[in-house]
Amino acid sequence: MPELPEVETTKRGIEPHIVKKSIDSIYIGKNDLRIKFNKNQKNNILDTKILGVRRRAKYILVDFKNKYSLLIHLGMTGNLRVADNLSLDKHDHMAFSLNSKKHLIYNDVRRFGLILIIKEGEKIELLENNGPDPFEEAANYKYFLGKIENSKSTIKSILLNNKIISGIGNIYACEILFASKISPSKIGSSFTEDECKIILKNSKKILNKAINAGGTTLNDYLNAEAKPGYFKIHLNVYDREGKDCKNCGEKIKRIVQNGRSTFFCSKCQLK
DNA sequence: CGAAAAACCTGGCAGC
DNA sequence: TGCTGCCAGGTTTTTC
Repeated sequence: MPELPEVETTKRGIEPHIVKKSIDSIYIGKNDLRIKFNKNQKNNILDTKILGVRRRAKYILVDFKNKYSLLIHLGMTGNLRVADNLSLDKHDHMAFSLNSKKHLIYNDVRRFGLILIIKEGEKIELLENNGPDPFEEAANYKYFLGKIENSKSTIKSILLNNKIISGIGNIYACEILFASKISPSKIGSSFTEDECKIILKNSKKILNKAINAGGTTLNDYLNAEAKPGYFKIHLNVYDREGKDCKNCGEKIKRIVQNGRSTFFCSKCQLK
């Protein structure tokens, strides 16, 4: 589920409930997530003030006063919620009980996500594998062109490659290409400066729009049922196979690239 | 070496 | 009702 906007919305949603609080206890259920949570480390973050919450690529970092951090990734189906009581559902794998008497609960059906405890200064390869997200200054057209000018990969595959630009997933990759009127099969080495600029501009525009749409769900975040990573925004092509293109009326097509579905309009996305 | 495919895991849904 | 196969918003590991 979670691409950059959903992760950012989740980060903003939990932030006011956990900053300046501390964790009294941790419930650990099925801890064999993408990387196993090490139970022996949990004492490192108990009873320590939470100073802030950050997002890096699709990761959330919760920073503690003693220089430890919780590193959280939501994988494909993960979500975090703040609840008033500790009543756990199926697939609630971890729960952090706060000194405010509230609980931060991690649910993940497929367990592709992860939660780790890391220490400041520690080299974390998971994070270093990620390039800048589209909002970062480093993700400018010169950087992007340099990364793709010798690439034989399709632009769809390039947008999904977090080592180049992080934060974009399958839904927004499709939407960004539609907004840019660029074919998902266009090869990296064929891109011009202007086309790189268009891709980056639309990446920011579409991700921003999605974050703003997600922001409206923050009010009822406290509701245990609220799963802010799951909002639906207005989509032009994703999951619209066979439906009319909202721009030209042509039927939206679905193809498979690198094992992932790509939705696009063959008339609007000719380049 | 880069690029594509397979792997991790569970559940929903269409079709028979 | 149940079985089968396919699909799912991510990322790493393996294979070509």
